[in-house]
Amino acid sequence: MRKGAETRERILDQAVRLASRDGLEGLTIGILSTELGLSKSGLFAHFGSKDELQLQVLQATVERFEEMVTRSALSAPRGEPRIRAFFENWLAWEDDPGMPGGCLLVAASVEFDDRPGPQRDFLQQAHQRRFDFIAKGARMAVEAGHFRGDLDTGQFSFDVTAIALGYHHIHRMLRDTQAGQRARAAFERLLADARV
Amino acid sequence: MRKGAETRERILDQAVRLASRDGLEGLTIGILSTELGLSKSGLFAHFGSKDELQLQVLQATVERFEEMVTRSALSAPRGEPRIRAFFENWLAWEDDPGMPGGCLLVAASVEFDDRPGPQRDFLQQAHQRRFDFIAKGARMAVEAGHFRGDLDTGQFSFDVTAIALGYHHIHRMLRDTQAGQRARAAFERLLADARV
DNA sequence: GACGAAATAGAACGATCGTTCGTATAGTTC
DNA sequence: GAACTATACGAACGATCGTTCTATTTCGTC
Repeated sequence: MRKGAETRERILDQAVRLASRDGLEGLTIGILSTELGLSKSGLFAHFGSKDELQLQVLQATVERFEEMVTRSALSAPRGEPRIRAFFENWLAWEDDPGMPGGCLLVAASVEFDDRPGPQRDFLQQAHQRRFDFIAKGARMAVEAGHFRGDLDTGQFSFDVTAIALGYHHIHRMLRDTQAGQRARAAFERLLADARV
Repeated sequence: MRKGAETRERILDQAVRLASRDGLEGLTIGILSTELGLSKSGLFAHFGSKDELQLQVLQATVERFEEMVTRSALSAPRGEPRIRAFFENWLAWEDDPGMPGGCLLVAASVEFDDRPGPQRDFLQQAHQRRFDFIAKGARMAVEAGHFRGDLDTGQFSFDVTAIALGYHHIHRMLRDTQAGQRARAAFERLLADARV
């Protein structure tokens, strides 16, 4: 049962790469197995169904996001610095070479936001966690005296999320090389408004 | 040749509806024809290929957006009022019952932003037009004295786009009923900062 | 009302989809 | 090294994909 876990990881890694290009529905067991030099049935046996494969791909991606973006930001001091770290991690995440087709969480959200099932439920929870993490970070910044006391932290979380999505969109669709600095400018404006 | 155009419109209308749920790749000629009570081959003959069907679906959607959101905003006076109208039109567009699966332009962008071809080219142009329209609207607002003279209108366009995308995302994925007022709050903050 | 063109239907195509099954190989445990 | 289990393979399944062909119906024009 050692070998199996290794292979599964290798499969999921490539599946994330593929799904970021073609979406979770566009992700195909045939193509995936061919690219990995495995047989369709051999790969399939690791998951038992395509639904389960999709779910595990999502889980692997969310886990990676929460490690590289969320948890990584925790090493910055509470308050504004941590929020800055989170935001910069997020921007870097959007260009992760492991997802050459763009953030899989964005793609999967658009795909599954109106299709009930375990995939949507899982995504929804992950998004809620992220939303709450930002709001909580803003609350800490208020307590630390970095942000003003009457700041709407839910609104702040919305604003941060919108900027990141705007970056994703403008960067990928318009191929605008200024996207990064525009996202940062928007973020700075947001911070300036939130400060005391 | 009268009848053909009518049928084609009926097809495209339903195709937009379907594609907003399942994406342009998930849109299937078989399902589409069944839902319309047509034969696969009869429907197919209207377009000649799935690529062409996708392209025409995109064209129909963009045309509708530019009519309902962009052109419609032109009836508001230049400057801030027109920008407000555009933004409100955009928010209303996101809930268009003709696209029950969410804005097709968002879905299609995520699907095609890394797949070269006529679909991506068309989308890119449409997005660029929208981006430029907002920037131009902001420039007019500067000239009208509504906005400050040193406003970065490109940045302003980025910000508006980000808010709309944030609304789409938070509204659809988190099913947050506050999404609308949050988007408007973000927009008001943006306007306040842009004013003289 | 006849005639040519446009629109639609029906059957079939090869390809690929997710999935199942039986079998062989590889790995782990005693 | 034997016994057992996990892992992988190959072939095949029915379903559906986009597409092609031929035939039939419906339409607009004289």
